[in-house]
Amino acid sequence: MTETGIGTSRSTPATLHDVAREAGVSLATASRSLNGSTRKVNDEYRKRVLDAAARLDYSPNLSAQAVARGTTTTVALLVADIADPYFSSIAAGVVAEADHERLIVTMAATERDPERELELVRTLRGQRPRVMILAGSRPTSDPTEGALGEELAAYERSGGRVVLISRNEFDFRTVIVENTAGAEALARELVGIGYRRFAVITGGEGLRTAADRVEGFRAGLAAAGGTLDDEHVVRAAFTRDGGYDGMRQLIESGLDGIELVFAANDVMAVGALSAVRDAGLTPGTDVAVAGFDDIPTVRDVTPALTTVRVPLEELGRRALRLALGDESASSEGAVRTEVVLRESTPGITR
Amino acid sequence: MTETGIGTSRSTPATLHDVAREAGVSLATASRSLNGSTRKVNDEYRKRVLDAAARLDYSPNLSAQAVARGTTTTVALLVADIADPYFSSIAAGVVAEADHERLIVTMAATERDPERELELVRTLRGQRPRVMILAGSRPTSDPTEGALGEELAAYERSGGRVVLISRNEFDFRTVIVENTAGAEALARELVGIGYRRFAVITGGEGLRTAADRVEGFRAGLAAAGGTLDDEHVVRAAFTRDGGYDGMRQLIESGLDGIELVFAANDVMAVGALSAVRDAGLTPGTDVAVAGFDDIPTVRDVTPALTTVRVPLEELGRRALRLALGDESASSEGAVRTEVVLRESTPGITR
DNA sequence: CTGTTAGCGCCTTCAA
DNA sequence: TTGAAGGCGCTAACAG
Repeated sequence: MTETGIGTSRSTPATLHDVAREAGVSLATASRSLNGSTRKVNDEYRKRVLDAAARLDYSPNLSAQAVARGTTTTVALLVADIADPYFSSIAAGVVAEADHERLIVTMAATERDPERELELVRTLRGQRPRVMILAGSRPTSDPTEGALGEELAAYERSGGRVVLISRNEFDFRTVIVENTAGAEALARELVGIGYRRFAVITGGEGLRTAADRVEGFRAGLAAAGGTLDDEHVVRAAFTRDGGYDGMRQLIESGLDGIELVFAANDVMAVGALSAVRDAGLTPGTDVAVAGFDDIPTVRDVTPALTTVRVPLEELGRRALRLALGDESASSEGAVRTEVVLRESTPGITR
Repeated sequence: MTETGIGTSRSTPATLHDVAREAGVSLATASRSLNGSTRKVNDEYRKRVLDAAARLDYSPNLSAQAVARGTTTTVALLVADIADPYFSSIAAGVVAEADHERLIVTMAATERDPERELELVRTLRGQRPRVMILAGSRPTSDPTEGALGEELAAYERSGGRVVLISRNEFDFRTVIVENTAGAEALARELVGIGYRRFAVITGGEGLRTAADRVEGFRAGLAAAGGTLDDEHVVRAAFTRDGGYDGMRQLIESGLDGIELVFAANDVMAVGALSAVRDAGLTPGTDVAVAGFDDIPTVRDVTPALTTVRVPLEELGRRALRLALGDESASSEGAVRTEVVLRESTPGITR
């Protein structure tokens, strides 16, 4: 009954030992035929081992391999919020590239809580991942800032590779996104099509990505001749609801002649569009809206959203390649962005 | 120079052995103070160990623990496409619940390729995850169907727990979604507000989820008095672009008196809305559209989409709880859905 | 309560 | 080429 090895109800996975015995060879030979880098096994033996493995439904224990080899095939990915299209697109890129390299991805969500992030990094470190990728910036002035840096540094000292995506807080390898330049280009184009009076909805205090985008936008306006009063810069959560609230605030303040509202990311911009509509106004016509990222959904909202395209999946891919020491990934410089004008900013004829 | 243990540039992580030596205690004591379940360590020793660990920046090697304990703290999650809001929402739920249970999630994407899925299950099995969660159904008639089932069965025999989300192909624990009932209720309500002539955009041949929804919709129409001709059921990819193409086909065929198009999921429905608009028609007015899932973005498209709400994050949470043997999760029955009428189906007065 | 000592499953010298 | 044996980092009896 236990003879066949198929469908038996053993409750513990077959071990390499079992396979070796079943094949009538030594543990070493079994190991070599199943994994060994340089093939140096008699074909006859090899076949016997492979057969035995199939018969016993053998699956190599990755943990054991990791312990023995002193290295894993794991990549750790930390994002703020998995359901956010910005992060899920990045994650898709990381996973795709990891799969390509036959690596396994473990994923965790910080939920934008710095302490949580630190805790997660600590836990994930235990996995001895080859690479650790962090996406989603945290407040610049944060008490746990130093601790995180220390933790990551320690991880690197012990052989790991840290890669940050679009956050320039630390001194680690980073996939840099042209946040400032992209926003500046957007501002110029918007002024170019007639807009003059702007407002901005940005993220919480000190969010680097948001700050860079706003700064770039400001610079662009300054150069091209648009105006952005300080009281027209509102802070809100870096989420869809944050964008909604921010826009509602602006509208409640009377809009004050504002022609276009720039939200620091698309998720917020989409929320802003809905706020405009819920206020009985027509987005695009009564007030124009622009975002940043070009997440998939923005071409399906109405009016389609003007934004700055960031190749999100590519960001994820690049992050992993960078961590793995891919020459090209590091030499490519900042990730290019591109202004995409759509119907949410139809332009103004003056 | 190496004395302090801080910031030294050793290239290999501190081991429990190092900590024990540094603290002047035995390996076992170190292990017990750092991890041991039942606290049975002299406070003095305990403190010394903790200090030493901190000084050496010790991080327990999870692989080694897994080997020694014979069990991991890993959960494996397989989805079709991480960037798809349906799956990323589910993933967010799984990750949240896993975090709650102090479990680590490894994630992979099948990209809707059955062979890939099989391959991934094989690889992931090597991790000896406590749980394996599969979301996203595959074609019902698939050559690798049997192999997948065998692989999963083998995994369960060796102590793992498989949970399927909304796919009733196999005989494993499953988080069942009221796909049929939900679609049926939707159909009834739509007929209730005046619609009579329907069309459907569904997924590829044999996709279970899609098939169930269409079937339910049909049943609802039959009961309430709506009509759905076979030539008005179009198949397309289960994606945004699929929905777009499907709707375009319908429009090109002249719409033929169709008043409302039901897309088998929201992502497709959103694409369909854009197709309507691109054809110069007004969704909601010229042709109504309804979807299924209630992904976050559908309340921000215009007109806001009528759909059947599925608590996606909850699906992920339930899946994990079910796998972990949570009583309540298994006794709760199918996950409830709820029809949500919005502006994309304003109703018809006859 | 603490330390000693086998393993856990696998890899990898080292001889044969 | 093959096999025997030690070791990877950690846990869990088992004595003391």
